[in-house]
Amino acid sequence: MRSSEHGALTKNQELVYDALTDAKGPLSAYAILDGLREHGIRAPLQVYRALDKLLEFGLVHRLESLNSFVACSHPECDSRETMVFTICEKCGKVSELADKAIAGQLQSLADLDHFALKAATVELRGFCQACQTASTQ
Amino acid sequence: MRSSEHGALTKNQELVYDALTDAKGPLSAYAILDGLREHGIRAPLQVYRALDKLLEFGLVHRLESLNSFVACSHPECDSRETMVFTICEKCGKVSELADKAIAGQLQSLADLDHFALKAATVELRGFCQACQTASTQ
DNA sequence: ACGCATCTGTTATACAATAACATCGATTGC
DNA sequence: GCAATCGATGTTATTGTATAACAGATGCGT
Ligand SMILES: [Zn+2]
Ligand SMILES: [Zn+2]
Ligand SMILES: [Zn+2]
Ligand SMILES: [Zn+2]
Repeated sequence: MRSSEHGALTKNQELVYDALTDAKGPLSAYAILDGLREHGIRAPLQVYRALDKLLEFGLVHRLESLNSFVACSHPECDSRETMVFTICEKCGKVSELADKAIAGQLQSLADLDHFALKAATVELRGFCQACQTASTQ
Repeated sequence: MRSSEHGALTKNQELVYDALTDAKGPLSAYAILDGLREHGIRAPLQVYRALDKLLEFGLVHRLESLNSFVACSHPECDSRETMVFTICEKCGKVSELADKAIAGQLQSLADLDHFALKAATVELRGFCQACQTASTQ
């Protein structure tokens, strides 16, 4: 049971987390809602509250440019760390990458600007390898 | 007249662009709408259509994590270039920074993943210099 | 004039997120 | 046991963000 892996996920938190891990791709809150109606989830708030906690636990990331959420695919991912997401504009595939160099560069840039950096959103748009070879576009 | 500066902005495009340049901060589409009702703008689509064009022209940037828009403060900013935005979570101040090193690092990371990079969203959250010195938090 | 593209105006709708309030259940302290 | 408390839940209503669909207007090249 997944809750034992992460301490104490509540029923709704686990439903939402399982929906995201099963999805193999980003899901909007309302897509999650639709997928869980048969499990007793009936209102957006039930999903958003669970997502808030999962984000807090670092089990889930929010993709700002898609208004969607993904399960963290980087088991050791410290939420404090800066993650980089690639988003394929053709097939929708999302990859989560960790890169210490970029995190450091962003910190340096923030320092130059005397900006106290708390969190960073880095989302790359383009075409994944499969979609490049599949077409000449 | 601003339209002469940028070729051929239409009336609505110029209204929206002027609203953003006057604002000295990010505005949501509906905030723009409210500010332009007296100028004949009555529906969200009028704003969104103008914003789409301004984004295409590179005159405006979208802040994904705020669902808001800012006029480009970087006159020579090539829209192809990767821009970095700092967003103060206390006062809302937004700064637009250009950093070739980060753009290069992101390109390298994309290359490693065989990802054809088209555009990058980089948004840093934290506290601006003024808000740091103003409080101990 | 005609075809075509672009911009425009309007209504209605879909999608995303939060507010407000009542309830339930487990835990703590007496 | 029992009140107090805290976190999670359920529900309704509302706000905020963005697009669909359709019609009309404008400009331009032929
Ligand atoms: Zn992660
Ligand atoms: Zn792809
Ligand atoms: Zn710019
Ligand atoms: Zn500030």
